[in-house]
Formats: sequence, C-alpha cells, structure tokens
Amino acid sequence: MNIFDLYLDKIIILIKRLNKEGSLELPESLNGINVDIPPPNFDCDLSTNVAMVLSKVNKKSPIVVANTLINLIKSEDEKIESISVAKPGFINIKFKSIYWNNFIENVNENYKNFGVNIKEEKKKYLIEFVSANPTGPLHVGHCRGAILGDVISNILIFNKHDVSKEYYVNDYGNQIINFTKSVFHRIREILNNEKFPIDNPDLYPGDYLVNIANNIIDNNKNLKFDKFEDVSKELTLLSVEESLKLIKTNLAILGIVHDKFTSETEIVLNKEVEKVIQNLKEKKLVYEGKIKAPKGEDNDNWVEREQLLFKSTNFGDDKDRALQKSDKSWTYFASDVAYHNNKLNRGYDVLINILGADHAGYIKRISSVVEALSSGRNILICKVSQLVKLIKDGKPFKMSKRKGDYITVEDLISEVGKDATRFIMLNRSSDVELDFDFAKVKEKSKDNPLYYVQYCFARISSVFRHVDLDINKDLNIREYDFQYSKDEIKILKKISEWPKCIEAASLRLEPHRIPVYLYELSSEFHSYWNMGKDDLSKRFINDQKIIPNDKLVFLKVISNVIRSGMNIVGVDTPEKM
RNA sequence: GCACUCUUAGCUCAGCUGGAUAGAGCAUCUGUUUUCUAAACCGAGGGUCGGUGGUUCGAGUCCACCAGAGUGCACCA
Repeated sequence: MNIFDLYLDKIIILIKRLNKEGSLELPESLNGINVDIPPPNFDCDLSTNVAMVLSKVNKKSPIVVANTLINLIKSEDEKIESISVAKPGFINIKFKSIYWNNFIENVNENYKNFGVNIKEEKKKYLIEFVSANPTGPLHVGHCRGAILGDVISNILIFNKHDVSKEYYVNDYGNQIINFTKSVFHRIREILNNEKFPIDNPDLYPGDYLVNIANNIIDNNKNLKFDKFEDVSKELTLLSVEESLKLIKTNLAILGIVHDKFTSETEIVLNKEVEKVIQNLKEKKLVYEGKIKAPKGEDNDNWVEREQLLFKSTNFGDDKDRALQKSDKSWTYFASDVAYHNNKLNRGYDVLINILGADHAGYIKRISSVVEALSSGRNILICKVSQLVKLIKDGKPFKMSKRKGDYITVEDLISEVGKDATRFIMLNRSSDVELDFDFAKVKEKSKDNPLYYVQYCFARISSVFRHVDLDINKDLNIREYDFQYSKDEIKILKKISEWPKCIEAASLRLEPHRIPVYLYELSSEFHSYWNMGKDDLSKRFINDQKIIPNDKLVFLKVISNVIRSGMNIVGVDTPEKM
C-alpha cells in the first residue's frame, strides 16, 4: 500500500474529470505531478505540487489553482481532516487519525508484500558481479561490489522480478597460465623438494597455493608432474576448480550465492568470439587499423600496430578498441564481447554489470558493444562501486599484492562479522568512497548503525516476549478501531514511506537507501521508546501486564518493515541482544 | 592531455525523476537509568551546498565554464 501513489491516482482522476467538464486545462504531460512527503515542520501528511504544474496552461497563479482544487479533493474524501494551500502553491493534506487505522490494518494484512512496487513492469534481469579472476581467494577489495550486486539482486527479487546472478570466470589467458605454473611449482616443491622460484614476478607466491597444490596431489594420484607442458591442460582445469572452490566459500561467508558461473574458456572454445566478430563485421563495426597514441603523454615507446579493432568511437568512446593481440589471439575484450552476446541471446530484458572503480574506464566500450549487438536497445546498465578505504588502528591500510599485506574475505569476516560488513558497506552511496574502519565496524554501540537497527528489532521482540507472544507469528486481530497519538502517527508516516524507499532503490539501483531508511525509522522508534519513561501511556505493556491491540499492531508493523529491510540487506534481526 | 566519479557543518555522509525554513551521525557542551533492553533517549552550538554564469514560478539537484580530490587511460584480466 503506497499512499503516495494512491493519492496521486486520485488527483489525476479528479483533474481529468475537471478537464472533461471544461473547467480545467491540462498540460501535454502529467508526469511532473507528484505526491510527496511534506517537510518535517509542516503539520500534514501528504503534499502535492499539482497546482504548480497546472498553473501555466491555465494562466492562473498556482495559489488560485490550488484553491479551486482543495475543496473538491476534500469533499470527495472523508478521511481528510484538513487541506490547505501553502506558498508557492503546494496543497497539503492532513488525515484524520482514523486514516492510520486503515493504513495499519491494510499493511498488516499483507505485510510480506508491503513495499513491493506493483507499478513496475516485471522483467528478466541478469546481474553479473564479482567475476574476480580465479587465481585465489577473494580479498576485501572485492567485497563492496559483491555485496552491492547481491543486494541489488535482493531488491529486484523483492519487487518480483526474475533475476539471475552470474559470475564470469576468467579462466582463459596469460594470468591463468601463470597461475597454473605457480601451482605446478608448488607441486614440484612438495613432491620433489624443488624451490619455488619466488623471484619470478609473473608467478603467484601466496600461501594458499600450497593448499591448492596439496589438494590436487591428493585427489590425482595418477597424474605425473614431470614437465609442465605435459600436464598443463589438466592442471589448468584442476587449479581453476580449486580456486573457484575457495571463491565460492568466500562468497558463502559473505552470504552470497550466484545462480550461474560462466566460463570464458567455454565461450572461446565454442567459437563464440569468431561468431560475434563476424556479426560485427557485417555491421561494419570491425576493421583492421592502428590505434593512435594519446596526446600530451610521454609516448616515446608507443608502438603503432595494425590490429583488428572494434569501432567503439561510433558510440562515443575515445578510441577504437583492440579485439586481437599481435599474435592474433583474442584480447580479453574480444571474449567479453562474445560473453555479452551470449547474455543477449539468452533473452534478458536488462543486463547489469557491477564493476569496481578501477574498471570504470571499461564501461564505454562494453556498453557500445551491447548497443551494437542489440540493435540500439540500450539494455546494459553498469554500476560502479567506488574504492573502500580501509582504516586499521586509526591509520589507512594499504593493500599490496606482496604476501601478507592484504586482507582476505576470511580475515575480514572472522574479525568483524558478515552482518556488520554488509551493513556498513551498503550504508553509503556506491558513488562515493567508503571509509571502512575496523574498530568502528566492530563497535557495539549506537555509533554502529547495524546494531542500532538490530537493537530496535530486539526491543520490539522483548515486548512480545514479556507478554508471551511470538513475534514470528501472524496476529489475529479483526477490530481495527484505534486512536493513534501524534507521536505514533509520526512513526506510521515513516512506515508509509517504505514503499517509496524501495521504489527509489529499485529504480536507480541504489541499495544504500535501505540502510539509511532503516536507521531513520529505528531512530524514531528509539525516541518513542524512551518517551515511555515519563509517560506511561507511551509504554507498550501496561500496568496489568497486557499489551493493548493498538500497540500490538503498531509494533508488528514496525518489526515487519525492519525485518523486510534487513532481509534485503541480507543481515539478521536477532530477537535478543 | 582525455574519460568517469566526487566536492553539502570541524570530521564522515543523507538529501527520493527540480520544490517549501538544506538533514543525520561523530566530535564538543549539557541532562536522563527504583522503569517494556542505557547497544537507548532529550537539549545546545555549528552552513555562501567548491566557484562563476545560465535555464524557470522555483536549483544542493539540470546545463556551460573554471578550480580541487580520487580512479582509469595500448596487446593484463
């Protein structure tokens, strides 16, 4: 139940009727009309700009238009207590208290779907996120994007869309060869006591490779590890498999499960790259040419090469992009073109890619390709998550690839926990850099927004516990005939904003709105709770140790929204803390 | 040199397709525990929304230019 949409519909029906009767002109588009939350210092519940939108075509001031509308709106709605016009032409509506009875009844009847955006057309989404190279476990740097992608998926699923969460496995190319060589050397080290060539900068020195090597040895007794060339094919498969096992475990501790892992090697072996390039050639978007050196830089060692290029400049990119290396093998970009073609062929309405800030420069070329391959339908949305600045012991913590100098997901979660990590990483817009201070994230106080919100739920649970009710069970209340006080209505108004929060989060793919909303709601609840100290009527459990029905449904609706939101964020709502 | 993102209180940030007197938290100062969970709450101070123009009934939000910060910019993936 979205009361803003409800009243927007009512107003639009009204003005269309007036237009038909000949007493009101309408502009070409009614899209500018909205019903919104009034500023906090106004004593009203809804506010609309309809008069300001209509004033121009009717050649009347917004105030005059508003005054002709308010009596009509009020006379047709018995739940409105008062309606007024404010400069420069807003119409402000205040409901009778009975309205909030209806509201709360309505929400509790179908609380699982409260907030679901019923206007949104149901679509098929494919969201690709994480897609870290399968050369080892995930580290902190992967977390933000991983959580961002997961929660965007949760929001879309909450809104009843069809969502497939996908991980693109870059198991092809030089990095994988080097990774496999590293595993090979670790195996030789274990079996033949050969020293690992630690000085080779192409190899991966990490300790986890020893575990991978041991696992491979144990599970493949029949394999001989004499010459790299002889086992490279098989060892690549095994090494990637081990690596993916690690990654999946890491994702699982973050609470993330992908629906599909697509292998780059498979795309290449299926000749999908050749096929898609043929397709682009027919569209005259692929040619043999040279890339010019960028201006203004030191380009002394710039080598101009004739190579196969994709004409991404047709779509606004700064330069055309290489599809083939000088040895004629495919670039990463080429196989990614094929992968995106593969996605398109699977019939999704919207493709979403979650990228780290360091890959933002890649967006233009890949969206160009999708545009070209989908005949101009612009169905790829790229979401960039900005850097996370780690702060440990009050100082910035710089990660480097050198051994021991980086924090894995496992380290992170065992130190601060899954819930705190998810909540804090989401608490800011993905467009801004995020300070992740280990000490603060671990803190169990109101300085930590996760606990602040969880504590709100725990307080509600404690009330239920005191009167022997189960917060997880549906209430069986038929009579909704309550009189809510001003302070309670303030919270109910906040509850009524929940569908708006979901709508904005979903439309713009901005999950941070949810933790921000939950924090605000919790703040209002904690405030109300403390009023009970001075005013016994504000307490939930009365002196006969009973909780009245009005308080009960009131608590229920708050707890439902908090739980619903926390489910989307992917964190627990403990009943006791 | 180019591209993308950011610039809002001392610090970290919200601000919903342009809306009314710009909001939180931290920090600072101050009060609240015989009480449903003090992991909480009440109150105070703190602002030229980076700058300059423009668009209009109306700009923190849109446009142009300028300044600053971050990230990236060949065949790595």
